[in-house]
Amino acid sequence: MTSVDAFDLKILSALQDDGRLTNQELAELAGLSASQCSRRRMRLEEERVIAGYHADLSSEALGFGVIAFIQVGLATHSPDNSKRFRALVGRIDEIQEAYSLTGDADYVLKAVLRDLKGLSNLVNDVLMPHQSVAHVRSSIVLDRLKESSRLPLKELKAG
Amino acid sequence: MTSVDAFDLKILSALQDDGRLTNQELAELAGLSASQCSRRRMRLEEERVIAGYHADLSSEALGFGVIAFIQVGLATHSPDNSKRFRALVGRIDEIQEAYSLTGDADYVLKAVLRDLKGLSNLVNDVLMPHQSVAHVRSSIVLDRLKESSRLPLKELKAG
DNA sequence: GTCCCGTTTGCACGCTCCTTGCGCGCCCAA
DNA sequence: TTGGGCGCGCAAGGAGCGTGCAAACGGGAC
Repeated sequence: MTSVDAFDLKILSALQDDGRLTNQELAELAGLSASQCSRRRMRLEEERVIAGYHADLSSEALGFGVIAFIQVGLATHSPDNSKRFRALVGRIDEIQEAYSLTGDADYVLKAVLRDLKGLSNLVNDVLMPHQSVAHVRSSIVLDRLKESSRLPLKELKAG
Repeated sequence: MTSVDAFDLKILSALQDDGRLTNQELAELAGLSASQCSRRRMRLEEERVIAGYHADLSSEALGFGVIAFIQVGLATHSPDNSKRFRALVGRIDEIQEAYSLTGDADYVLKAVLRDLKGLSNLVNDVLMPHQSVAHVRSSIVLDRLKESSRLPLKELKAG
């Protein structure tokens, strides 16, 4: 069973802020010994509470100037069509996130691109012509107020 | 100057897939020696091409069952009001991402919550009553096709 | 072609860090 | 009170890290 106590929460919280933390640094933050942190960390990885570790790269430094949200409506809602669309989305590296939502649009995609030409290419040459897709509407990100993937672990201590 | 060559790209690509890679593992993947990988990695961290390392936690395992996109319109577009709203967004841990977009809504937020009660609380008790906010429309994520924050580095090799 | 200089590389070494075995203390049930 | 199970810290062996150093590479100047 996956039970997570207060020590685990401290470890998880610290690691989602800095995934390269040493077990000894972790130990200080959590109030445990390094060896125990190592054991707990390994258990959390084993149980897939920690799904992985990733370097966070600077999109600016690497020349990705455009983030866009793309709302996509499918041509039909058949399982086959849906499957085709999912395969397409999975294949395109520029698409970081893809969700189906309640509300108007069938799907919302978040894409990262070098420039507007890249977005145009994605929308007009890849998404639009695909047989599964009926209509596409894209919005460009003007300003990024906040971007992370941290879970609000503080909520768990209380509840 | 921030120049990134093919070796750096291999290193960056490997590290955004697995941020815990050893310099020796990196060395094998990139075709370099471990010490050289260490040096390059340190340079990339120094130049903030690598912005950080983060553990990727399982929202399912930790009981976060609801992801929502929230479209927010501000009451006025004065600099003061915008500033207040940004401060609010920065303060709320449940909001992972926040952008201002072209198109209808002023802002789009992505929030992670334990359940619909959490969403209701965020929308009705936190966002709606805030003086900077005029109207709020939320969409709940039904299915997550894809979720990562990997940059499409492959594009850089060619261009 | 040749020389020179700056850059990048691989190797070696000292140091830190990781992980596993071990023994101890705590808690709960009998 | 006693016994078993669990979680802890400590210590040691082994792996990994980063710096110093010398060699190889590459590009200009002549």
